[in-house]
Amino acid sequence: MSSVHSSAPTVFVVDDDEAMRDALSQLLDSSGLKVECHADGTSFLSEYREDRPGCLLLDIAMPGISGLDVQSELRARGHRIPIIFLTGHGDIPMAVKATRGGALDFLEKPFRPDHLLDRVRQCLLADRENREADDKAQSARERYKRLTAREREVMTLVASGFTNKEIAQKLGLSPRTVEVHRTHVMHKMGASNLAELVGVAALCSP
Amino acid sequence: MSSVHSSAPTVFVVDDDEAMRDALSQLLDSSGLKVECHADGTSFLSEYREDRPGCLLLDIAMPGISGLDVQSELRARGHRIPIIFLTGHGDIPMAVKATRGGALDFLEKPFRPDHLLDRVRQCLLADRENREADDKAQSARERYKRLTAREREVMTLVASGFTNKEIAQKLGLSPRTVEVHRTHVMHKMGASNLAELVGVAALCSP
DNA sequence: CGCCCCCTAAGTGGTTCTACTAAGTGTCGG
DNA sequence: CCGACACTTAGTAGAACCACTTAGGGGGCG
Repeated sequence: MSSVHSSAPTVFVVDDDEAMRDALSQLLDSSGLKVECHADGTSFLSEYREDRPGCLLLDIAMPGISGLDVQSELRARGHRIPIIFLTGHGDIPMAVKATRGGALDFLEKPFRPDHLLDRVRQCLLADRENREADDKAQSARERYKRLTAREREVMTLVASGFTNKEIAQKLGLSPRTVEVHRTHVMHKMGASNLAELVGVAALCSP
Repeated sequence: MSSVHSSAPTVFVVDDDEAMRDALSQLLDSSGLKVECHADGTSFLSEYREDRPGCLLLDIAMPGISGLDVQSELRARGHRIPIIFLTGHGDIPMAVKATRGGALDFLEKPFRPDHLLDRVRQCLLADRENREADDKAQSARERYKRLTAREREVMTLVASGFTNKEIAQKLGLSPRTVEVHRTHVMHKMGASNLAELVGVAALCSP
């Protein structure tokens, strides 16, 4: 799904106010950042793909779906793109809901351009780190899916520190059979030793 | 530091308004929760010890130090007690700062009693889980401190999946010497196999 | 039916880990 | 100066792991 994301990050701007979009677009563009504007949440949601690195500047109050709805929908899809909320007249429950939902900031208009740029850079950095971590977890899960049922059982027990003999007893198998599954697990999971297997196994089940 | 914390959790209430303290105290008490009230942040900070399980209901606007200051001070001390902020007239930057600082909620007075109780229970549960995780990390760090410099080097490499022979080469030692350090590490860290060692090693350095 | 995959099991041979014992060096503090 | 501790190395022997190979039974698919 995610793949290489080597491309430059994009700052997505979603605001129904054209003047605001233009102002943000100019500010970000003049800082060398790639910008993509949308006038409403639906447009953004249909355009955005998870593999596009970047962050999101999101207005709260818009005709159609609100910024909070956009956030909920993104999270429901499992997308973790960092969000900075922008609002002219927000209230506290909104701000609480937004930040509890993982928003990196909640800025009230008018905001200081330098402050906004600072936050945007933080978001882009956070996104980059998220993607690197996600990619690892993603490939781990994909490898895990290629294991057979037996291999998964064995992997869990191996990663918990049991010896082949103990695992054999637990599963009612011969130790030799466990050995076979174990080596299959190591190969399929791309682990060259037990320590690495413990590491990738931790990224699988959750 | 933390130890067993087997005692029942306490809900700490910090508010300068006596009527509010009484109301909260009664509400929580009638739900079978232990309550401890303070009229100002300084009083609470001098009383509170990290090993006391519970959560904190914290007013924002108080004479003396503010609720946000109390939060900052607690975090600076490394205390992770869950906090619910209560406020009569908060603004958005406050709410953002509070929730970004890890506050579990930010309630505006007047609030619904059932909602508050619900949040309090969530906080107490979160505190319990935090403490269990902290205890494990704490004991891991204490064991780690009892290792010698050499043993720490060896542990890092062992937990990274290197064999004794490889570690010996990296450190310019005989494989037999590494074996000795390795068994010392296993005993001192309380790990009976490599998988467990990887687990506890992950809790040490950060 | 043949082919492929999975599960099962075993032999052989090599590497690695672990425990027990033993012992030489160096440093630091009483 | 001596004892405690850390660091170093070594012998021995058993246990565990790993790779490569062989092999039978069961199930699904073309």
